[in-house]
Amino acid sequence: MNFKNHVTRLSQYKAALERMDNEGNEKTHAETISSFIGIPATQIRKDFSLFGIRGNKRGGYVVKDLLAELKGILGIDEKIPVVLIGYGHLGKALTRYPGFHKGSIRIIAAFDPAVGALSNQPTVPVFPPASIPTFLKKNGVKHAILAVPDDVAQEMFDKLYMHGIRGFINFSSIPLNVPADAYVNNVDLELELETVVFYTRESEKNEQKET
Amino acid sequence: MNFKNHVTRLSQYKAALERMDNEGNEKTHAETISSFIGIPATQIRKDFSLFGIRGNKRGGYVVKDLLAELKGILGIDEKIPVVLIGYGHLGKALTRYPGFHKGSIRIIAAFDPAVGALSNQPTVPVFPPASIPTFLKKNGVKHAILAVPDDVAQEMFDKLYMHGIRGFINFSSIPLNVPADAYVNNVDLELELETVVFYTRESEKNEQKET
DNA sequence: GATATAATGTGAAAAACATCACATAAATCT
DNA sequence: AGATTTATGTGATGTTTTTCACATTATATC
Repeated sequence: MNFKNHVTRLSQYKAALERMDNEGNEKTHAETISSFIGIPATQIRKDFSLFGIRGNKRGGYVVKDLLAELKGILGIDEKIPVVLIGYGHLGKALTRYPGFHKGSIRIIAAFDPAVGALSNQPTVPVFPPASIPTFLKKNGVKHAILAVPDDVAQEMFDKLYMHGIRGFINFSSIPLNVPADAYVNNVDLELELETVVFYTRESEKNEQKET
Repeated sequence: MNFKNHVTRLSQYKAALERMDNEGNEKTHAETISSFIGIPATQIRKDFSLFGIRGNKRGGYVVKDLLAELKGILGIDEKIPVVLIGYGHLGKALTRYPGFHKGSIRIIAAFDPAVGALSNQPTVPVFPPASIPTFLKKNGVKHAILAVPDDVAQEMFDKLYMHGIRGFINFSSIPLNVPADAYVNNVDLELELETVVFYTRESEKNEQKET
């Protein structure tokens, strides 16, 4: 059991619950969550059961309580401070990503060699890579987003690992060499697009069959 | 059987094979691929078996042939033309994404209301959203990347769907209302980061236990 | 206060997925 | 040419994940 699927779903539940909360709903049900995100209600209850989340028979779940429990399980009771390595276009886009602003993650600083050359006012403080070690120590950061060019990705990873970072999102398109006690989530956009192509192809074929 | 895992793995195989090809290797083996991407060799052979890919007993696989077969199965024999909707920071970052340049996807145009205001020379032609319909018709595009602000994401999706696009990558942080015959791959960065946080937390706990 | 209803929670069954074990065939060696 | 080695290909097996079926209980209704 590696919980990968579970965690993904819990995160989806959390997102749905946040929407419900914003819309002013006080209570919800497995069926309601299901209709939001398309995961079967029975699956939702199984997940809740596994993580010890309990609702009220007939009453369903109290939105705020459930949300708090989900956040607790996911480890995001408080906002998680994250550093961004690389402040190019991707980095800038990430600091503006609305999902982060409303959500549980906060990019507290970015690091980029081109500090001086930043044209517009940056959305987060940007420092030179040299100041990474002291910054990390001072702020107790545990997570980093790697948004650097491929050729420096490994080097930057190693540096961050050496200074205690263990959780990573990696946007570079080369695979990293990762010690066992670190966790790297690779966001591989080409792979994502390829699955889209595959499925679109498949449904085309089906349509042709039906005709 | 929805092939989701299979497609993901095939795409990983393809990426590994491309690296091998670039490094000038002519032949490879299930074990070699395995050591590249950490998927068990037996799993690789099972996948190949399922999709009718055959190697040579004792000889392994011919890199170029295998690569061609994988691309065929994934539907990326030729470069897939894709349009990019939204040419903000994220959009710009995507046009520069090295994975696309070397890979099977090609962003052939971007669409953004702020066409005139583009400062630096863009990496792809950028047109106003109004020209989407004619452009799509003229170029036979089937796939789009949605990199627009949340509040226009659904509207843009609908427009693209109406003009025949069926495969999407969606970067906006709101869930889209999607007809059954379209396929949307949501790239939810907050979710990705939350899984990282979860696993980093977990391994922290384990370390504490061991102490 | 008894009955009906609408939800949860979970053991059991089914389905999907991954691994194993080994038969098979091609290449190499003697 | 025959024996040996090395890697594939796949049926059988084991494991994980999802779905089902239904017992349970809180709320609402009469």
